[in-house]
Parts: sequence; C-alpha cells; structure tokens
Amino acid sequence: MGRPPWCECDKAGIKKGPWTPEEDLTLVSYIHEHGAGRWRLVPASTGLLRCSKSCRLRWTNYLRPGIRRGNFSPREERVIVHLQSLLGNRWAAIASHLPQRTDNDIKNYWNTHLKKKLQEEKEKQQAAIFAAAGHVDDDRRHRRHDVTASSPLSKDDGSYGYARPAACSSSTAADEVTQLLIARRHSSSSSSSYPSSMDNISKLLKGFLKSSPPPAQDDDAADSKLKPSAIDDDVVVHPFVTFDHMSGTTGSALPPISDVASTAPPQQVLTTGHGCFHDEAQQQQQQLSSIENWLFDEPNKQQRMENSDGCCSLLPMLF
DNA sequence: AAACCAAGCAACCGCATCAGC
DNA sequence: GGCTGATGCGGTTGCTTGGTT
Repeated sequence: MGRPPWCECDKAGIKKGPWTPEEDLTLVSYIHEHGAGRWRLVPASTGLLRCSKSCRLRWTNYLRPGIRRGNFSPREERVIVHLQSLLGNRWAAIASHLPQRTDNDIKNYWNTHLKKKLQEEKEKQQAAIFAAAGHVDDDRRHRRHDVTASSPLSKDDGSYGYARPAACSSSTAADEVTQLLIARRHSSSSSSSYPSSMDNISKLLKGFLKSSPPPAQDDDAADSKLKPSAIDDDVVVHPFVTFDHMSGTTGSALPPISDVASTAPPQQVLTTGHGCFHDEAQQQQQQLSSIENWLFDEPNKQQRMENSDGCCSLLPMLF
C-alpha cells in the first residue's frame, strides 16, 4: 500500500549479506542501551548501513540473548515434530515453545534434517508394509483354492489389517513421527558449524555484561553431552540472558506453554526497563519444563496417547 | 591439488498483521 | 473506518563449507 518494496533496503548504500562482528557489536551495543524495538531508528542512530528489517532479523535470529544454536537434542526434535504436526509450518509459534530456539533455526532444521529423517523412516515403513502385503497376497492366492467355500466376510477378520497403509491406521501422524524419532533417539545428531563471527561477538560482548548471574543450566543432561564446548561456554548459556528483557521479540501467535501451565501473568516485563529479569526467565523455564516433562514422560505419554486421540489430546494443553 | 557437488544455514524478500493516528 | 508505518512471519535464495572424485 504505497510502501516501497523491502522497506529502505533498496536504497543505495544499504549493505546486504553477512554481518561483520563490528556490525554485530554496534547493534548489540545500541540495543543494550536503548532496548529492542523501534528498528527504524537503529540504522540512523548507529550508523549501520543496514535496513531496519535486517537489524531486527540479525537480533532476533542471532544476537538475542539466550539463543541456543545447532545441535538439537532428541527432545527438541520431538517437540518440533509434535508441534509441526499440530500447527503446521507456523515456525514462530513452534519457536515460542522452545524459547532458546529461533523460528528461523527451527525452520532450517526442519527443512534440512527432520523432514528428510521422517521421509526416510516413512519410506522404510512403507517398504516393509509392501513387502508384508506382497507376501500376504501370495499366501492368499494359494489359499483361495483351498477355502473357496468360506464367507467373503472372512476377509475382514483382520487379515488385511497389517497391509493397510500407515496413514490409515488409527494412530495420528504426530504419534507416528514421535515413535520414529524415539526409535532414533540415540542416532547421531548432525553437527553444526558456527560462523567464526559468533565467537568473536561472544567475546566482544562479554566486556559489557560483567554483572551477569551464572548461566542457566539445561535440564536435559543428554543435551549437554551433545553441545560442543565452545558453544556451551560462549554462546549457548551465555549470560546475555540478563538482558532478555530487551528482546521481547519471540513473536508468537500462541501463548507460551508456560502461560498455559500456570496462572502466572504474561511476561509484560519484557519490554520495560533495564532491570535483571533472570528470575522471570528461570521461572518461565521451570514452567516450560513441567510441560516438557509431561510431553516427554515417555511411559505416561504413550499411555495417554493410546488412550486418547493421539496428539490431538495435546491441544488443550497448548491452547 | 583442483574441480565438482551437496548440505547447511544466514539472510533476503514480500506478504500479513498490528498499532497509532 | 481507513490510512500508513512498523513489525512479524514464512518461503526462498544464495553463499559457505565439507566431502567426494
């Protein structure tokens, strides 16, 4: 509506492409001082030759405190698969349930890893099913001559059951993919490399974040085993979390699980002041963990899934 | 050692939605 | 209620990197 395409990004002199550590530092410094938001003002105020959208994206997807990158844990994989089956490609909504992950990261991970993984498993399953079906057909052809007098209804005595495509089974897609992923839980997770600039930025940033409390620990022991040490120390659990309040840009159409799980008020503190909100972040993490525990309480979950309509039973929890 | 290829991911782009006037 | 600017979101692109020939 009268708005120029891609905002101001087409203007001459606007830089595109990868961000440099210096640009990152400039952006983070600005946000540390003024808070996130008012992205229009960022390029003008900082002298960055980037458009506002680029600044916002860089912040939300890369520089924002508390972001964890790469090495998705099996548990996170399952959350993503579950939520994807429930919500579709609403990456921001999915990301809102994985506070340490960005929508972009989740989207990339889904497109490059999970989709492929699930596809392979599906194909394997179908191959097995077809093999079994072929065997059964042969068997039945042979038997037809012997049991010609039997009722046609005898076909429905369950002998076709296992030849039915997986998609027609009573279990939901979410159940299927969850089972597949559980089965592959200990399979090697892909290793992700990180741009060298991230390390640089991490080190640069440490300078003006001295008074931060100790980093939050991931409650999933398995996760920590997977993390590369460099990421652990410098990025994943970096004390940036102390200015989490500045982010306020997790951008979700859905309430976080924690909001559903408790009666705690929404975290409106996110965009106010410069105080330390580590406690709120911890609280949110705990609330989230309780839901995750429910979600990944394997035996109980399996039971519930079997007794209910599969993944759809999650809906009341999520909405 | 060089060329080629494929995978992964950061960033771009354009549309949708929200919020203020 | 309509307009406009700001921001959010999801699909896509293209660069980088690692593996293979």
